Amino acid sequence: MGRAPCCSKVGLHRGPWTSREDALLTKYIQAHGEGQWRSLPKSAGLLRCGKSCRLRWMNYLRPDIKRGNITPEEDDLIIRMHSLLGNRWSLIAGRLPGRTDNEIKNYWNTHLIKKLKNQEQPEQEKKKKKKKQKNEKNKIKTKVSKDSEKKTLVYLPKAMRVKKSLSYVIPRTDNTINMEPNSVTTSQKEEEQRVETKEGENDGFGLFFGEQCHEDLVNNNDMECQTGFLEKLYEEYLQLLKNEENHEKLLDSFAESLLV
DNA sequence: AACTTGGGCAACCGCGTCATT
DNA sequence: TAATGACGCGGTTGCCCAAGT
Repeated sequence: MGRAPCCSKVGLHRGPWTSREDALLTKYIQAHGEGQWRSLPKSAGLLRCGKSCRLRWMNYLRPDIKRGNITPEEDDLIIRMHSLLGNRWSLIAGRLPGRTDNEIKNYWNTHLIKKLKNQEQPEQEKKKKKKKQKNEKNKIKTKVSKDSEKKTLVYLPKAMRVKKSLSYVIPRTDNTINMEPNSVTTSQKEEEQRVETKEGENDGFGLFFGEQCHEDLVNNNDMECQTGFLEKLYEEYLQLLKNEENHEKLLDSFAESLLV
């Protein structure tokens, strides 16, 4: 696929933005709205590539961006969402009004990874003790069972792109995306069909995420769907964790119902 | 006070997806 | 149907600054 060079273009500014550039970009977007990123820099009088402008606006200049530290509630939400969705930062950000995907990604990489590692530490020590005891019992055997090396399985769905149609299923809570009811595209229709066919095999998860939520959204009535969404999401996740036998299998289908 | 180190974050890069021609 | 262009996303880089020595 052809791809035009972007930031590598000669003569374009790179690196940190100046306050003047910020002002130009903000002024332009306030007057003309978002979009047309490719042609925006020229129109706005900026010597930046469109991509850079978009990033600056989305991650820094947007008026609805929340400044300040991540609250414990947000922190908890990020962890829970990440355990479900993996590194789909834009999806996670969609559930945190005013937070950007970049911010959450950075927060995860700098704070939460460490936090989770620290939490894991005592568990690992327990495991080590158990392992030691087991090894002593099996001293006679020279070959150590591979099972003792197994780590706890944590479901981390492979990071994948989210189709636009999914933003219907898991709506953003901020006001930056304005989905119009009559803008249902072919892919959205496909999504509806897909959801219908999956309902039966997902132990009800397809029903909630596909039918109920989706219907609310199509009817432009997504507030109800949004308010209970995470609570239900989390409850169902916990249910899955309780059901150890089918836990992995169910999680897979659960994740699929969210993501495919 | 000078230097080093490491954390935090803004910005860049490359690629996948989608819409248009 | 294939080619192209624009957009959006996640991974990575590199700069700045505070803390430590």
